Amino acid sequence: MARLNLPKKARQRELMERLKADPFLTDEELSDIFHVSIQTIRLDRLELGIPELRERIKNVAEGNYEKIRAIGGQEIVGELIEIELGKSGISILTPTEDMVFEKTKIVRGHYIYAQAESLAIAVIDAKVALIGVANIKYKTPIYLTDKLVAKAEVVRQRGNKYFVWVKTKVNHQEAFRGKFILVSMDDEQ
Amino acid sequence: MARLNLPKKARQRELMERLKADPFLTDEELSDIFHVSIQTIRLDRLELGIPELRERIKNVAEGNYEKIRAIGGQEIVGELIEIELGKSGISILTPTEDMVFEKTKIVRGHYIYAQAESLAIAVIDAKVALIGVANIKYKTPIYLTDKLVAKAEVVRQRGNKYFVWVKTKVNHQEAFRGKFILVSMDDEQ
DNA sequence: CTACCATTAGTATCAGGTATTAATATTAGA
DNA sequence: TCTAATATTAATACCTGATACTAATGGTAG
Repeated sequence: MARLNLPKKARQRELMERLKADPFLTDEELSDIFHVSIQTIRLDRLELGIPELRERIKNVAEGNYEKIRAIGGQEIVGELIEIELGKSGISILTPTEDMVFEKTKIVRGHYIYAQAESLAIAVIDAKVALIGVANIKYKTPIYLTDKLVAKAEVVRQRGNKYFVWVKTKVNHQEAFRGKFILVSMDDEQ
Repeated sequence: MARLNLPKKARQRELMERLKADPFLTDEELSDIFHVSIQTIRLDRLELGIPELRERIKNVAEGNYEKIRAIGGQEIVGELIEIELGKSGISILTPTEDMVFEKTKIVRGHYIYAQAESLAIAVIDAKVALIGVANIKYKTPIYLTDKLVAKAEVVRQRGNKYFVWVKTKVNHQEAFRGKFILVSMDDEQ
């Protein structure tokens, strides 16, 4: 791991990458890695406009706080604005930067899917539900600036099986539709 | 916002909730909220076993770091372990706590879907691809302890349309299959 | 009236910095 | 070769948001 004699420019490039990969590195650790003094690391950070450790951590924490809400541990992706248990429901999802492909700004499919799936689950009046089969069609691309309005409707129920249709509209145009078969798990298993 | 005279127990309950809702509150801000000294807040935190601000922020940051990697801005969900561009690919996903339903420990559908979708996209030898239609079957529930092995195969190509089958196995048993139609966006649009 | 607890005050110490000034290397150019 | 510019290191004062500890005060219940 000998990393002596790196010229300034190369060191700064490396520094950027290291911190991108691991924002939790202190100046001291960095000075060890590059075999320069802490002061040099701080000059480098100053020149590159990289904030101090605590700021970096805070940024990661704050930045991720929202995202996690969107698709993480939450049971619902999108905002549930209307629900009639066992019958229907509506949810709205406003895409954020991290949901789209960088180059095209098209919303990645699994966010659209996640909104629909979680709405389908929310609509079912049962403690736990699970997707059996989903039949999906994406009709048009959805962009960062669009707003996804998903409507779910329970079309049939047979025993612990529920058939739910979810249609997602963008600008009043249908952009996605999916048929979900949900299985209530209250009794079995 | 007068909040004087709260007895100790009530204050500590409130304190817990406040910090749960907003882990970014300093002791000073809390001492303002409850109209007690900073020392009292610190005694409370000590008794309740709540770590200091910086630790809390770090926890939020670290906790979410992994999750974001899993389904956030990354282009690939799961670990790509083999790929033959334009033909086939294999990816492995090890579920984490935040991917499952709390009560049943069953992996939420959209993670399974996301792994399959992103693998399908990765396999296509084109700069940008987009899902047209996905036909999906979930065969058995997948649990937190399972490991998802997804295999993608390009079965047909017609113009800028690619037909990709993705089969996900758990313990050598097929648990999910999906048919994706991808559209290369290099020329059109 | 006293024993106990909740609360507050004060001080020393810490990590991981900022900001500034100054002293040395090192290297490139004339 | 000497000089000027650039890079690096050192030293110091200060900041925030704490920990850890000791000690003083205030109320209240028995």
